[in-house]
Amino acid sequence: MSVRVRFAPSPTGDLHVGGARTALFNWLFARKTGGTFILRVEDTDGARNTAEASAGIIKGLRWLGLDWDEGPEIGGPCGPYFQSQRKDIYDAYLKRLEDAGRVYTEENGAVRFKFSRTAITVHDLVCGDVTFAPTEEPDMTVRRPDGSYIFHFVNVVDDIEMRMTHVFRGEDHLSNTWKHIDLFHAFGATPPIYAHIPLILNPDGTKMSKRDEGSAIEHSYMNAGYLPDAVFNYLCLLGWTPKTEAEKLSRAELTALFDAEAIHSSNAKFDLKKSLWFNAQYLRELNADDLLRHARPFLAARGLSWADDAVAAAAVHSVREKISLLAELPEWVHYFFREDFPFEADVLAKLKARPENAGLLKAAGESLAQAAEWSEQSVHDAVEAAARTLNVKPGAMMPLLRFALSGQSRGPGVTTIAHLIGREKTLTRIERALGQF
RNA sequence: GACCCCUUCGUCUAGCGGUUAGGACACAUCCCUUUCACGGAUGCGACACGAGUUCGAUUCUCGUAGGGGUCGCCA
Repeated sequence: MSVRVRFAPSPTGDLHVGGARTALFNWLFARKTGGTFILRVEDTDGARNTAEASAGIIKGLRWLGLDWDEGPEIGGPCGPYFQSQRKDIYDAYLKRLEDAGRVYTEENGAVRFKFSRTAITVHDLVCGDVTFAPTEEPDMTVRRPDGSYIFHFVNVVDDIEMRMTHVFRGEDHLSNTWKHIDLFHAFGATPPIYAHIPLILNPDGTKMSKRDEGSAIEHSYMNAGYLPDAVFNYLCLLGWTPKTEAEKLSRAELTALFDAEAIHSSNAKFDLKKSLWFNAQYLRELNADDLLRHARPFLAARGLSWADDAVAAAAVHSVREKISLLAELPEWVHYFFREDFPFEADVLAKLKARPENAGLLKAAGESLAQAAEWSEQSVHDAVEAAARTLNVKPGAMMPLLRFALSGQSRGPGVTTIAHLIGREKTLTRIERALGQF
């Protein structure tokens, strides 16, 4: 029987890292086994679910590159894939329970499922066999007085209807799984194979919730300038190890290596620094054009624009090894795009402390003005010549030029900056900087 | 409170009876260097505790402690 797995989010808010990783593991398992990955939106609680949240979750999944074979936007043989549209199916299933005498209605109209009250064992791919003693909990409500259904009921009904073979979900569901199995049995159905995956915790060990740093996919990752591949890679390694030398692995490698039984049973803490490291790794291997494509919205957000894509691409590419997030890009490249960039005060003060600096900068400018051509090499040669004439090291001039051309004390090579902005702007900027001394 | 899961460097983890307990991130130092970075090298740093099994426990069993989860007409 071919594998069928699903990600079943409740659209009560943004896609959360925990949910994203649950989706990721399901996706990995489906792709690895050649199975089917289904997206099902569990929006049975009209009071809490919103269409915006639903759209946001879909947007987040797409951004991560998790495509589904059945579900919203593409349909499939087991639709509809929004539980809010499946009431008839649930009514029919409830009828079966009624016929079997397994439910009863409360005074106010709520319907409860009679637990079998037998010992129930969950055979879990991650946790092993977990046996729950006959319960003493009150019977479980499956339908509200208003006719809408409760999670446990619709979740099981849909897993039967959609013929799920495996269920990868957060470990927070483990303690309730016996209820689901009880329901499967009541329907005369065979439960899927469960795999309860560990939770992602905050650095302090508390449960990660919507407000916590690094929890919301759109806010903490998409908008911060992470690359989807980096997040995909990092999240995979939280709760599972491919046992390879390298940790930076492509989707194809991760998919091939994925092993459900190797998923850990202990929770993992989210490590911001490591997630940034992963992103930096992916960022620096992007070519200039791809980097610019990803950088566009971040540069635009800071009001930076340009006429020549090639120069802009070269500019962002020149600082690719200095950033961890795309959102950091503007502060590293803004001076490539404008002539009125600010001179950083502390850097200026430091440079002015040496009275000879103004003369050195002026000499460098004059030498640059006479360069025969304009390449990184010729810029370098011109500075070197000027330095030699004044009997100083080129290293004494470079910081001055860097400051003149960028207003900063850090950045790509001075020759790279000069080459990219061209001779005219280089000379103008030197003049402007000289005015500061 | 009851029940369930978990416990190796600060963090992610390798380990599946005998290892100098390995790697990655972070951190520190050094090297490289026109800056900031990258990169390279080195260092710091862990088996929660107590019993038991065993010739021998990080590894198996039990207990304790700690952490997490579940006990909804939320999902």
